[in-house]
Amino acid sequence: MSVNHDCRNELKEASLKATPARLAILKLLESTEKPVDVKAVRSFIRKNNSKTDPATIFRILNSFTKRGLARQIYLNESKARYERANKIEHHHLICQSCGQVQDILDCTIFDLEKDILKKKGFLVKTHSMEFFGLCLRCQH
Amino acid sequence: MSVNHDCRNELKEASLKATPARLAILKLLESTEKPVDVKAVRSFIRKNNSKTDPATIFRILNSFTKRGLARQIYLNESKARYERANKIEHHHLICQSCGQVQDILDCTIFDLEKDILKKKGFLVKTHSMEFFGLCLRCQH
DNA sequence: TATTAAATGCAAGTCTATTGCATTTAGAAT
DNA sequence: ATTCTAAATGCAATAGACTTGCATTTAATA
Repeated sequence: MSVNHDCRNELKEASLKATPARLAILKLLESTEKPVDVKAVRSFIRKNNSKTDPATIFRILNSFTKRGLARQIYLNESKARYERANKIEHHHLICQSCGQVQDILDCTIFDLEKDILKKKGFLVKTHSMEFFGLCLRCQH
Repeated sequence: MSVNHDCRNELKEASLKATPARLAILKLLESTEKPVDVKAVRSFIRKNNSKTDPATIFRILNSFTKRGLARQIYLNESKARYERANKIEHHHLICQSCGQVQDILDCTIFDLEKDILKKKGFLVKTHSMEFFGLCLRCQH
């Protein structure tokens, strides 16, 4: 079954029509390793010889986020980034020198969340945790 | 020694002139429990019968951040918030219902940072970790 | 193929943040 | 106290991120 077909199914399940713009953005989110901002989406779409209005891109990314196809994340900057939501829960290592983003999969803070509930009575629904520093190459 | 005097000293140490706007903002950061955004700073200043240009507020907050008087933080939204930097390292519990922000002081993720260096070779300089959920009162 | 709710394009507008430049001011030097 | 000057501010213009209303187009169903 083709990737394209999978995407169509996924959109259908989310009650979203399979429009060219949505398929393209889904494909981008699928193929990229670094969470993308709207600017990156725009230039990707332009490269593929199609033109989609920025407002539409925002609307698509919002609907993806709402329907669980994408996750909206903030890497300590004044704009949102997006990544596919079909990846396992993870966090990011953001290199302050080259901007590269790696994922870390092993999240050990669930114990911490239980602890917070016990000590503070605060019920954690979700968390954000990002690490900023230098990747291996940029340390030299 | 008055708080005002302390603030003047601190500004002096940071090679920043003790202007009315700076003293006011420093006082606000000192007195508030929740990290403030620029809007909150503006309305605070207006309440105190003075008027400072938004551009100046941005410049002040940026200089405070650069000189270590304030910390810039992002609570998963498209704008910066600021808090005094003389508090101990801590993280936040943000209630998704009432918006209240609590601090958690015991940060147990330094071990995790060492682990990241060992496993990934990524040298962590700083991190962000925020928890979103429901505070005690909003759970009922 | 026709129908229609959903999606898009366009334009206008909001909010956050930045920058250049003329004017003002804090703080030091006199 | 007064003068001086670099630093700070106000103002206006601008950029970038994001939203919204409305007319038009289109995907998916009958």
